Amino acid sequence: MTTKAERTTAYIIETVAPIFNKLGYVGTSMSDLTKATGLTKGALYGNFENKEALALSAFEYSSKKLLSKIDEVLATEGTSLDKIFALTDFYRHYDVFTADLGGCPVLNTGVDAQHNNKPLADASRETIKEIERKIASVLEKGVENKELKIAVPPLQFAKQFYTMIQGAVAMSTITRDRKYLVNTIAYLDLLVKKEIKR
Amino acid sequence: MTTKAERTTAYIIETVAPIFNKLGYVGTSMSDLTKATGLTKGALYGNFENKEALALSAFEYSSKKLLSKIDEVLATEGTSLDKIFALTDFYRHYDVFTADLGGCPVLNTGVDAQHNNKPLADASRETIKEIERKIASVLEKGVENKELKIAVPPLQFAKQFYTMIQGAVAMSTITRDRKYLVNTIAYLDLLVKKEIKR
DNA sequence: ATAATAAGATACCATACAGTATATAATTTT
DNA sequence: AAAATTATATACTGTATGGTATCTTATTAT
Repeated sequence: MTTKAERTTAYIIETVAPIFNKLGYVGTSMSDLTKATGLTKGALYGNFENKEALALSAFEYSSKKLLSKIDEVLATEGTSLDKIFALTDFYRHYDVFTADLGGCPVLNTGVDAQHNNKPLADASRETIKEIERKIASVLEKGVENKELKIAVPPLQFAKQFYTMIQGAVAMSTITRDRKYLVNTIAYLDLLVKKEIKR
Repeated sequence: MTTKAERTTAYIIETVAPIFNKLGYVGTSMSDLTKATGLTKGALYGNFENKEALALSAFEYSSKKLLSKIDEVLATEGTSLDKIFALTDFYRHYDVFTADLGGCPVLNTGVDAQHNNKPLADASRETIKEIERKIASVLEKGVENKELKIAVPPLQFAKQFYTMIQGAVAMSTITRDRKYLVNTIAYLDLLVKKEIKR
């Protein structure tokens, strides 16, 4: 059974994560967080050492949610190619998925924390690496099965692939136009079909 | 002749622009700016109505610098294709070019200002549109000359093209690894040679 | 149910913030 | 060169900031 205290901690993280993600680390004030949670500073500082620890926990929460979802998507039954297309399907609607998180945590935190908060910047970098590894792992299996052929090592392809996706995420985030997402994913699907499908 | 006041205003903007770009709008304090400029609040507020006006001027300055450079690059002598390759050459070293600006203004301001500062967010969106139009214009001429063939309208291709570039910019910014830039540009060069060169 | 414990609310701290009124110094104009 | 004007420096607002010490309330274990 989960204790009340544990539930409060979890509640704080959930509530606070999208706010940090939207407003950024410095852009978020503790009073923003007391307002949003309906709790007082005493409660927040009782559960977290300081603003930075809270922001880090909040990012880890969002990051974990994203990584788990990617795991789930890549666990799609079928061939490696099926998994890749499941992933592009996921990113086609990434704006909907990330709405709850307050936007793409990788992009927002990665850019925001650059010069303001080293631990957060490091964490966003780590999330990128994990996503790249997950994609590369699928590609590796596809290559082993002789299902796919790729001109470059799987990890490099994965990086290239994810770079294009993040480009679409960045552009649709900044312009608030989801067409960038849709069009880029359409292009990626085509690319996979033409270039790496054996 | 430029008056002293005009030079001070220009000096403030130049000095302040990379700071806003690095630290973000809320992340930058007026005292950061007095420190960097060696001027006092009186001077800053004498030249700009408030922090927001200063941030906006600073962004316009960086944006203009970027847009002018792109104009210069796209004015390269030769065919449309030469111009496109001049552009990819430019973006291959984009990290060096933007170092003075404190990073990519489009990415940093676009992401940072999202929920914090509407005028800045609008301005970054406008910069994106202008860059896309510039690229599209080159493509249009190439198509008119029967030099290039593209499967989609020039503006759409330009958007796709720029999305991939921005993906590389975002990834290399967040990870601090310029390989994303180099590899993506290599891919784009290949893409142009294979797909749109007639 | 009560005692022990832990969580949360309140009230407070020092500091940093954006912004301003006024004084002083530097630049223009005459 | 002096007068008028403009730019910058200084000193000061009021407010919001992250953080803390303490008191009160709720939860948990006995």
